[in-house]
Amino acid sequence: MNVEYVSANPTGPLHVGHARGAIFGDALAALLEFAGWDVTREYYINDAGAQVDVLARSAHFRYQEAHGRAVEIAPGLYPGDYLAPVGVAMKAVFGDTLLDRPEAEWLPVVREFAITAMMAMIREDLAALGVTMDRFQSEAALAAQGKVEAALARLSEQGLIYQGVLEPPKGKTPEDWEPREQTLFRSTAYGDDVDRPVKKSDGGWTYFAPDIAYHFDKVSRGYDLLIDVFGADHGGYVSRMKAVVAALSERKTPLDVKLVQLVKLFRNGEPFKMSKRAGDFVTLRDLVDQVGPDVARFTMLMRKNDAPLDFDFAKALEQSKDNAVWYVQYANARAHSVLRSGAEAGIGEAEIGAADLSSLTHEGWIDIAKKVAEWPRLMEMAAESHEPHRVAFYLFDLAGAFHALWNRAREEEALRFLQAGDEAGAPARLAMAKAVSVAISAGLGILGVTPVTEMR
RNA sequence: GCACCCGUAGCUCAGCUGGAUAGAGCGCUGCCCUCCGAAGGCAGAGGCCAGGGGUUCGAAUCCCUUCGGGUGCGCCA
Repeated sequence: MNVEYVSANPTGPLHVGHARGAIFGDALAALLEFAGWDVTREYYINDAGAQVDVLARSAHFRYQEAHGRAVEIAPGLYPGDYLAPVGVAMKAVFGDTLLDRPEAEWLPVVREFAITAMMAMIREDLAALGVTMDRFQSEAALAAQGKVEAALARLSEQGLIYQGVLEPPKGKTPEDWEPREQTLFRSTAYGDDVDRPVKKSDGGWTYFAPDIAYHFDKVSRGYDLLIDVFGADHGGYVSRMKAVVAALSERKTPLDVKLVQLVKLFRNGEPFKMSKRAGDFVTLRDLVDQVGPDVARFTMLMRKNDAPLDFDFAKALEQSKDNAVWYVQYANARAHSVLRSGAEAGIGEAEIGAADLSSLTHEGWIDIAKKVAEWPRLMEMAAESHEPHRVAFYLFDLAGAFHALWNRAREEEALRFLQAGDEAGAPARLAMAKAVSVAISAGLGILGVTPVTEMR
């Protein structure tokens, strides 16, 4: 199967919204892999639209700047200073050969250079989060291979493409609305509300057209299941993408679209003030630098994908019960602590593996055993419903049960893992610690969070 | 106006796809501990599951509807 996520435009650094999509998609992919699927993690590069021309012009300004010219970035371009190194790099490669030339001459060259640089930066950002993609699919490459025309021809054969005029949207009719004939895709035949334009009135493709080609490409690769992870602002695209995949696969390839809601940033309960100046936003890298990949990942996975997320930087780093990441890590560290002590006392893997658990009749042991026993079923449900957050919540519950057992043992000697005078029962009790640790480690592994074995 | 998502404790959120007295964390109240296995522990109060209707032996969960919030809605990607 195929999971597509992030797919941010290659025009700048990834921000926190992208981070959530990346973390969600990555955890979902790992979860499905765990469930037995062969998963391709894919990133779709929008490197063919107008936005990459804007990128190229912005980069060309930085290129001039690298030549010592005092230039002012024109309005409408990307002002972020992340393009400055790109300008310097271009000077090193091209010298002054791209200066004072007509745009038509330098644009394709600068565009390709800048896109390559942006994608390198994006890969680094993703790597900082622990996210690695299997495949990067270029929109421009698909277009160059005539895939857009081919996909549209396919739909045309099915009688799903026609010339028509759309009704204006009710209620908020734009001032300049006038009926225009466009090339439309009959998505209503597959459950959409209205038919969708694939060509603009000037004859150029809409954004939808290359997306059709891209999904046709994915269908053609023979996946049993496609999953798209989109930002919530792409919610309006879900029904048309489902329609087009159904049409192109003769309803054989299911497409599940997961919408990831917005992230609101806080610090000590106060909303994070962001300057409105374009190009100034909280980047994925800022996030990782401040809280680390483990905290970023677990915190964002403690929320359903379709619910908005409040992310508090201060809380994320707190070491207490309100910090779920810390709490789960702590449980694992405690489990490993007793396992280490056991090993020192001569009770190792072999003894634990051969332990007879029937001696664990105390209610406290039964409780933790029940919780551990939920693990397989829970993982199965999480994978089936495409909801990695369930794993995170389960780990939090399991850690809670383990801490509760631990605390009870202060009063009740019988619930201690290592008891002076009852060495014979230690292997069985340590087996419970081992089971908790295995469940937590495997669960955290799927979420992409390092399972620590010691608190520092 | 239409579509999608959301509405569960004071706050932030879970709720195993229709099952028994609806859960957690924070906050609040009250005890205990602050020595041995960590950076505390235990208990309690607090819910018309937004409102209404329906399906069902049974609904927070499924359907319809109202209200409230978010996102999006041809020639932007």
